[in-house]
Parts: sequence; structure tokens; C-alpha cells
Amino acid sequence: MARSAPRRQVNRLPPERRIGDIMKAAKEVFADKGYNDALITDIALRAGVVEGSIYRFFANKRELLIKVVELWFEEVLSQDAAHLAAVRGVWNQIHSIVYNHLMTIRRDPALARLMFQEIRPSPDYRNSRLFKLNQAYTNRLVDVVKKAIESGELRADTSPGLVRDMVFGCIEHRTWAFLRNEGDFDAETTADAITNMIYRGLAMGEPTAGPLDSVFIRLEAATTRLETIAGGQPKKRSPRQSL
Amino acid sequence: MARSAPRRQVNRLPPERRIGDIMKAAKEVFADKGYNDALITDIALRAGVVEGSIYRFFANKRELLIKVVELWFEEVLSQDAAHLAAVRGVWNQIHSIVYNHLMTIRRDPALARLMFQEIRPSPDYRNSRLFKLNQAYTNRLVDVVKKAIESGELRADTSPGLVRDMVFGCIEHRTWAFLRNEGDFDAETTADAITNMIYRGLAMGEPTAGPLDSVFIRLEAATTRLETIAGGQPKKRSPRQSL
Amino acid sequence: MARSAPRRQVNRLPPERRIGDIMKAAKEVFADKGYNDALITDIALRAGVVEGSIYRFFANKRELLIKVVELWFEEVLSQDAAHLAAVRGVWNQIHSIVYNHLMTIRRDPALARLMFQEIRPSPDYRNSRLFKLNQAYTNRLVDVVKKAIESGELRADTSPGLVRDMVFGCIEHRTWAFLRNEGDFDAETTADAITNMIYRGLAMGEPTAGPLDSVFIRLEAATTRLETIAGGQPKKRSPRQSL
Amino acid sequence: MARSAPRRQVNRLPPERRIGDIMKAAKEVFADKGYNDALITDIALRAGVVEGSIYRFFANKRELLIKVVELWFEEVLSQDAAHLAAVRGVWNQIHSIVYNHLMTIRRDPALARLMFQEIRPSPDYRNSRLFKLNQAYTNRLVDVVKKAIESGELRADTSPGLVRDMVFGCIEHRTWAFLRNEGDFDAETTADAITNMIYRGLAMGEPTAGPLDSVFIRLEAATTRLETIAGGQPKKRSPRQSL
DNA sequence: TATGAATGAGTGTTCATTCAT
DNA sequence: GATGAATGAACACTCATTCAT
Repeated sequence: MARSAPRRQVNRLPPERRIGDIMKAAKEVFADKGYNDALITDIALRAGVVEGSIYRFFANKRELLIKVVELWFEEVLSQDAAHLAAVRGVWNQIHSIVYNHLMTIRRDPALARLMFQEIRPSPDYRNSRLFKLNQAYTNRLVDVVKKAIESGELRADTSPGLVRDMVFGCIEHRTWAFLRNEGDFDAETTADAITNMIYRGLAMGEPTAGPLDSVFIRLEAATTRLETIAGGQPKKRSPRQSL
Repeated sequence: MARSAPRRQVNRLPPERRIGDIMKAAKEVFADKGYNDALITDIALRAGVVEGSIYRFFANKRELLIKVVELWFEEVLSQDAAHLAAVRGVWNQIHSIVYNHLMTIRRDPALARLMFQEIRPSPDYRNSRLFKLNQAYTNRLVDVVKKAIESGELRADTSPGLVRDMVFGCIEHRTWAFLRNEGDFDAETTADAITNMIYRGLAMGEPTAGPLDSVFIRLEAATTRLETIAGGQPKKRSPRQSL
Repeated sequence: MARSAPRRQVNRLPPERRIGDIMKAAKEVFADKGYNDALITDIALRAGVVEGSIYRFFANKRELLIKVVELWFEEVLSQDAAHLAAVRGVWNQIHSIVYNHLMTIRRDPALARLMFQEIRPSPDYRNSRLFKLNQAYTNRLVDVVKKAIESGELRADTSPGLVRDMVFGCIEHRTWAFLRNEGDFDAETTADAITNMIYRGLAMGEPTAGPLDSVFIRLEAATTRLETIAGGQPKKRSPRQSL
Repeated sequence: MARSAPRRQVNRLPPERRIGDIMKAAKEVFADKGYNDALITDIALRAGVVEGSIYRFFANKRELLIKVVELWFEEVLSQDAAHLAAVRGVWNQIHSIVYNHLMTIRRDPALARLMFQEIRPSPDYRNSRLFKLNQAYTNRLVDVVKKAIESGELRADTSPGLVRDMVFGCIEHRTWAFLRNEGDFDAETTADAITNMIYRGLAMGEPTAGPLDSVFIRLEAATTRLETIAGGQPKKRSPRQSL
């Protein structure tokens, strides 16, 4: 009754622009507060729209989060693919994947945190598009390892999947503090260290300086081959090392 | 109509017993529902107390969670310490740590999930007792590695901290599906694989640059000749990529 | 991404056609969902127009509902009038009104429900056109009764208005389950029963004071019993009274 | 941060009292605004509690409505039963039911409106307790009619269910205007009229003064004799109740 | 000390209606 | 005249925590 001038100001924008504004705002607010503490009102305010407008483009708050993370992840996915495509050599490829993953985390720690802490733990993650994207992402490392095993550069008795878990798990733990704004890391150094540790443990070894244990490994391999040629069965080694 | 106020029995119990009941109930409910969906009411009901009694012993819901996880973690910490103390040899010690960590996850996936997804991401985790406990826990691996480096069994040019991240990160990723009730894992196999991969990558091989190389070269040459004679194809070797 | 704005075709149609489309769509959606759950968006979509166009022709959602029901009610009103006009005899006229009312409900239960549950309970119904139309509709029965009273066929000590309430109220209760899709009714049988009950209660019997028609009824019953005893089948009486 | 004196005032009352207060307030607000426009906030305010307290006793707004109406209906049910139990004679019993129903509507028009317009149209009404109660309520009339048919006082060729629909439908239509605060009705007059119309239409009639009566008496006597001869049981007749 | 009724702040979502284009 | 993006008010429900008894 007797409302005072209910005249609306309508600001018409192309949908792409609106969606862009909303996602940008959402990204910021989610990054800032985390999913639960982020308010639709805040996102709307920051995007310069009213709450209702968000629901024109996104079914609900959760979908908005997912769309924001998906957009980011797709960009990461395509950028890293470009980087990786230009790299030759197993060590270098592993290093590229590790380094780019680290750089992604450094560039967008908030989004990485959303991915790790909000998206991945949710019960429906396994059926989500982001799960698929993430599989594609981590499978690149698996593929590199598999091919290197086939080509003989990496040991055949290792699980590519375990390498994947080791690499990405290690990176996640390593950057934990950084993700909570409590520490830092050097991408170059870390990438080198991780790559070396992985490669060294898997490589068949070359005669170069450096990983000299590889010489031992090669010796063992040569011996095995000799044994095979000699018709005898290579001796089974128990994995337990005696001290 | 005319409910005769079904007052709960007033059970006067020693505080320790009360606290124990509450923590047991809380553990179950938190494990079952996760932190957010767990209701104080449910915990009180299951513990046979009223809500108010919980607040006599715990400042708030969060503290209750933390106390529950702490209790659990302390048990894990002492059990694993006992196991580890009995183990000799670097490989075996690493294996013990990995295996016991895996078994802990298998035994109490819900509590591990609480630790990973509720406790660790919280902003005040770094100043918490659980952080300290966790440091003590993971430092065992660091110590093993450090000592092995000092004793010369493991390479000196590696970072014990990185090994720690790699091991625990790997385990976490490996058991991810299990933690969400969507998959399983074999603790023995996984522990062997992880330990091997780590140990192999770090173990000292032979004295660097030097005499053994020529032995190897000659051995390999001989092997190749033998293979050729035997009709087998010598394995193709990819040239090493320069960094 | 980069949606190319799937603009709807701009169809310039004569207003009558537009209005017709909208009302048809509105009728369907209102019938389907009820007033509250019907969405303007759905109506617009089904009518092949945009929301704004609806507001060009109808002040608001409520007016649209009212116009839809009015249109329907006017058709019912004129059809039933035609039917009634052809009928002679009080019993037959009452029966016609009852029967046609039942058939209207059977034909358009959703619209009848809108009328009963959405329109009629609203506070401004008494001042609405639909109230007037409904009065005209039910007054036909009042007129029949009044005339029959004047002609002496029906008792003078009865209230035509009460007859109206009894007939329409009875029909409404009788078809309640059907209107909620939970039951059915037979229009013929129900119309016969209602008409008989009404007519029997009102028809002039004998010149005495009081329910003299009951004497007739008892005579008939006695005769029937005699017939039964005599072994013959009581004659089936058509419920239609000849005038 | 720095909230100003978050000290709560807690006003502890016996649950029955609280429930009573809430239901009283709810009754008033629902009656005043109808279900949809009634606000939980208003109800809480009027009951002198906070919104949360309402949800301690009632699962949701709808349940609150239903409980309010149920309570009322149960009282009506038991009061009317007491009234009816004291009444002898078919006409009087029908009249009692009609009259009490009218008086109930007059006493609590708002609750009757809630029952008619909010409860009954809802899709789950058929499975509700109120539906059962209402059946019990209206079945009283059905029982009276059935027994009167058995006793021979009312015609055997009528449907008790139809009588029920006629009576209650008629009353509802008759009181429509009153229910919306737009008219009034006289319970006595209306009850008499309805009862007469129903009874007159159904009664077997009595030996009122008049020429035909002797004919009937002789006919019936003859019939009875015939029936006896034929071996059938003469029908028992209940004597007419005086008004 | 135990009780458990009472508190009350906090928010995602809907959808009829408007109006710039 | 038609479009449909933008508006923005409106509201039931939850549950950790408190505190009078």
C-alpha cells in the first residue's frame, strides 16, 4: 500500500557478459570465504546483479560453484596440454606435468583449494564432469609412464597408477601450507626434486653421471638377461631387504 | 495429549565415564554423518545424556570433534610407534610406516576422513594439537630417511620432507575411493609397491664415477653379443633427454 | 559458451488469435497444476509467446485465471440453457439441470475444480462477474422450482433457494472424489437419484396437510409387496415422470 | 564480534501450556489470514515464543494447521455425539445433526473455512486423520438413515450416502456467504427447513387424517395377512416420533 | 550436577511483474 | 507491438548454544 516509487532500474546486458560477471564474482567470493560461507547475496552484489538474476543462469549455489571450477579446470587442462605437447623425453614430460601443476596451484590457489576441499570430497564427485576432466588431466602422466615403460626407458615392474598417486599426492601435500596462505614453495625446485625422485626410482638408468644406482640397476638387468639366455630362471628376490 | 513429560533418568556417573560415553557416541555420529550433518541432539541421545551435559565437558561442537579425533590419533600414534620400534632396516621401517598408515585408514576410514576433510582444512589447524601430533607422526618417516642418509644407505641429495609428502600424499590419493566407500585397496600390495618405489629411487647404488662403469660396459656388450647369438633382439634404448 | 541468443521468432498475429492462444495455454496449465503452481513462464511457452505479451492482454495472473474460467463458464451457461429450453415438465427440468451440471463436471473437472477451489473462495468473488454468471446458472433451478410452486406442482411451503443449495451442494460433495482424480461417478444414476429425492420431497401429493404423498408411496410399496407375494415381477417404473 | 549483551531471556513453561499457546495463536492467525498468508513469525509473536519453539512441537507449518483443525474437529465430534445420543426419533436425529453442524459453523466459521478450503482440497486429505474423523462425523447421518430404512420409517429405495451429500452439501452452500463474512443465516430455521425437506422426501408417511388412510390400512393389513400366509415376516415398523 | 525447553540468528530460492531494447 | 532479461520482495526452517529449574 502506497509503496514509494517502485520504479525499477533495469540494466540490460548480453547474457555472456552477465554470466561472465557472475562467475567472476562467484569465483572471488568462493575463493575468499569457501563454499559454505559464501553468500549468494554477496556474489550478486559483487556482480552488480540481484540474486534472482543468478538463478536465471545457474540452477543453484552448488551448480554455480561447479561451473566456476569447471571453467577454470578446462583452461588449465588445455594450457597444460599445449605445454606438454611441445616437450620431448620422459624426464622432461614428467617434469612438465609436475611443474605446470605446481604453477597452476601457485596461480590460482583459491580455485585449487575449492577443487580439493569442496568439490572432490562431495559424494557425487565420481559421477561429475569434473571427475572426468580430472581423470583426463592425471591420465597424461599415466600415459607418459606407460609409453616409457613400453619403450623400455622406465621399469616394467611399476604401476603407472601408483606413480600418478605419488606425484599428485606429493604435490598436494607439498603445497598444503601455501593453499592455506601459510607458506610458500618454489615451483622450479619442487618440480625438479619430484621429477628426479620419481624418474630415478623408475629409470632403467643411463651411463651418464648422476643416478649411479642406475648402473647397479642396469647390471642387475644385464645379469637377468644373461640368466635368461643361459636358460636358467632368474632368482626371485624377496622385496624385504636384509639389514 | 497430556503427555506426562517422559523425563530422562538422572544418572549420576563419574565424569570420566560420562566423557567416555559422549566421545564414543560423538565418534559414531561424526563418522556416520560427517561433522556438519552430525547433530548434537543425536550425539546426546546416543550417549544417553542431554545436550546440556555435553557442553559441561566440551566447549562446543568443534571441540568435541577435535577431542574425538585427537583421542583416536593418539592411539594410532602409540600403536604405530610400538610396531615401528620393533623393525630393523630402512626398507622395513619405511614399509612399516606405510603399511600401518594404510591399515589405520582401513580400520577407521571414517575417522581418517574426518581428519583429512574436516580437521586439516580448517584455518586454525596449524596451531592445533592435532597438527603437532600429525607432525610427530609423519616425522617418523623423516627421521628414518635422515638416519639412512647419514648412514649412507640412502642418497644424500634428496629431501626427507619430500619423501614424507610423497609417501603420505600417495597413500591419501590411493585410498581416496575407499574413504568414500567407493573402492577398496590391498594394504600389503600397496605398501610393498610404495616402499619399493621410494626405496629404489633413493637407495645408494654403487660408488659414483668409476671403475664399475667399465665393467658394466663390457658386461652389456657381452650380453648384447650373447643375445644376438641367441637370436633375440637387443633392446632399443631411448637417448637421455637433456634438461 | 557463446550461445547465439536463440531469439524466438517474432510472430505478429491478430490480437484475437494471440489472446486465444494464451487462454488456451493458460487453461491447460491451470488445469494441470492449479493456480498457484502454474507458472506464467509455462503458459507463455505453451502459447508460443513471451511472458511480456501476456501482460499486454491481461493485467496479471489472477485476471488471466478469471478470464479463462469465465470463458468456460459462459459456454457451459449457454449450452445448458439450450438443453433446458427443450425440456418440459418439472421433474424433467430439474433432472436436466442436475444431469448437465454433472456432465459439465465430468467433461472439465479441472475447470470445475478451479471454479470451486480457486475462484469461489476468494474474497472478491461476490463482486465478480463469475458470481453473477453463477447466480444466473443456479437461478435456473430456482426459477423452475418457483414456477412449479406457482403452478401447484410443487409444495408452497418450501424455499427454492434451499432446493438450489441442496442440489448444487449435493452434486459438489458427490463429485468431490472425482474432482481430485480419486473416484468416479455415474452421471445418469446420480442425476436420477438426486432428482427423485428432490422431487419426491417437494411434489404435491394429496390435498391433506402434511406429507400426504407418503400415503401414495406407502400404497405403492404395499402393492409392490402384494405383487411380489403373488409371484409376479413388480413393474419396472421409469424414473422419468410424464408431464 | 562484540555483540551487545547476547544474554537470553528464557521463559520456561510446561509443554502443554506452550503447545496450547501456540495452537491458540495459530488458530487465530490461520483464521485471520488463511493458511498461505499466515506467517510463522506472526504465530510465534502472538504465542509469545520464537519461531524455533514452534518447530519443537510441530514438524512444519502444515502440521500445525492440521493439528489445530484436528483439535477443533475432535471437540466438535464429541460434543455433537453427546447431543445426538440424547435424541430419539429419526426426524429429531437428522435435525440434531443438521442443527449442530450449522451451530458449529456459526461458532467457528474460520475453522470451518480452514477445513473446507485448506484441508479438504489438499491431495493427501484422503489419507489423513481428518478424513477419517470427517467420515465418522458424516457417517452418523448415514447410520441414522440406514437404521430408519431398516425399521421401515424411511424409504428403502434411497441411498443414505446421497442423503449425506445432500445434507452436508446443502449446509455448506447455505453458509457460504457467512463463512466469508458476507452474510448470515438462522440456524433454527435452516435446520428445520433442511430436515423437513429431507425427511419429507424419504418418510414412509404416517396415518394422518384423511380418506386414503383407511384404504391403506386395510390394504396393509391384507398384505400382512398375505405375507404371513406366504410365510414371509411382516416388516417391523417404527412408530413415528413426535417432534 | 543434570536437565531439556527455549532461543534466534541466518539464507537459499521462487516467480510475478516490469521495462529497456 | 514484441521481447525476455532483470527485478527484488518474501519466508519457512535448522540447530548450536544457553540457562532457569
